[in-house]
Amino acid sequence: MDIQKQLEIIEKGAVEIIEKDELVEKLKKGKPLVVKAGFDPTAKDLHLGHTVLLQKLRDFQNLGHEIIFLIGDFTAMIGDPTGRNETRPPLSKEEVLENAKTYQEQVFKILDKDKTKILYNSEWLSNMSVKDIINLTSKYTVARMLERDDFHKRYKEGSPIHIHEFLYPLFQGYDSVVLKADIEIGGTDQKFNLLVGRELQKDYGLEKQVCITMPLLVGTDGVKKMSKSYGNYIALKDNPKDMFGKIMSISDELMYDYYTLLTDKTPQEIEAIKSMHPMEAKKQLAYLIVSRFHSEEKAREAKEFFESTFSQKEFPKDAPVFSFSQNERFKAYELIVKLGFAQSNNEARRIIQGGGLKINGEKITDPNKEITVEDDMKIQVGKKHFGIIKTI
RNA sequence: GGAGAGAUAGCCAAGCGGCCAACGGCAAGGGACUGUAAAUCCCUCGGGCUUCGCCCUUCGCAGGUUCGAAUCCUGCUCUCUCCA
Repeated sequence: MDIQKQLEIIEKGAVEIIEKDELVEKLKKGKPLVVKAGFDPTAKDLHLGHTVLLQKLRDFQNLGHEIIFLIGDFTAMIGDPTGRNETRPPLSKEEVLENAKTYQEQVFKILDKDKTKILYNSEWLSNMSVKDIINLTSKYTVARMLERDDFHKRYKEGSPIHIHEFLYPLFQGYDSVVLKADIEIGGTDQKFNLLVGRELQKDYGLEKQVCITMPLLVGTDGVKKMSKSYGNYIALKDNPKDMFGKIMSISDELMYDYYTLLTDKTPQEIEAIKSMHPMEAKKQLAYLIVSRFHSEEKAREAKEFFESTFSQKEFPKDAPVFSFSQNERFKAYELIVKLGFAQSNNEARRIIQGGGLKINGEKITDPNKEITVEDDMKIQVGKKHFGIIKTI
């Protein structure tokens, strides 16, 4: 494929390419380039935010380049300080490995398994000697570290910055040295870390990598970037109904960003979507995303579920079933705690008093009301929790 | 090593002897409305209960002074700033 065409694909959606000229030079060689992106296995699930990067990797893959999906199992134990106003709690080896495993199962929803190299950075980092580390740290200065916005802010605010956090960017950069990466892709918040990689490569006598930054996807709260630690994420392994529902819960405003970053709609098409009814547009978005990560069929089901349950307020046919022995009696609040729809009795009481409990479609507002379970009893708590009672 | 400042519920952040289970904001939950699990509005948001009220446990940790402490004192732990 000619270079101009490749560039076009590479640039799509990217925020910044440092340096574009160098990228052109690299492409001119006509050899597959080593493209690296690192992921910290800090949570069990990959989420839609990750897919923005993964998609870009996929683009490179389609162009015939060599993709390295780097699992930062070692660096995860340090904790990336990026964008943080506090130190991350370190993860144990076991947690990291467990998380890494589930990552692998999920990335191939986007990447081509046969063309992806998965590596763990503990492979080389855990074998570094103190001497190697000192050598590495001698290549960077404190002042330069403090240039970084988040460090700078924390330093100015008087928040703690631990020495090991300074090591994070260095290790990430060192990964690029070891892998002789031609290109590293990361979110815009990774810019500093990516650039450190470039400098280190130079110091180690290698060709500098090109850094490509991708926009950050905003999470379901509409404010912060989608992240495991903020709890505002939509996981790839969310079941279709939840995924659909969560997408419907993002603000109308945000949905166009999602269209841009998560679908293959062109800017022109998105303009057209803006004139659609927002609810319809959002349903279409949810449908597109769910079918991508599950299937069209699941997406259709999720859509139907959403419409019947939330728009028409019908009781879902496939609500989870809870078994009880006949004639068991509970107070209303006990029952919903028992079903796991409330964390504590007090919370259950609050929900009931607020009008959040319906049994067989009838609102119950007395938390102490005695309920005798019956076969086929339909329980609804809030908008989202449903259960059917079966008696044995 | 010395001198100051600080640690408050999921987060941010007030309070500085009783009116404090602790102002306010965010997040979250419930309700109303609707165009959706959008937006907006209302309510709730430590636990327990025989719930228009009562009981228990919380304000870094451990003690102490007081009829009474998140608020005062002592020690400890951690963080920050300045000096060396």
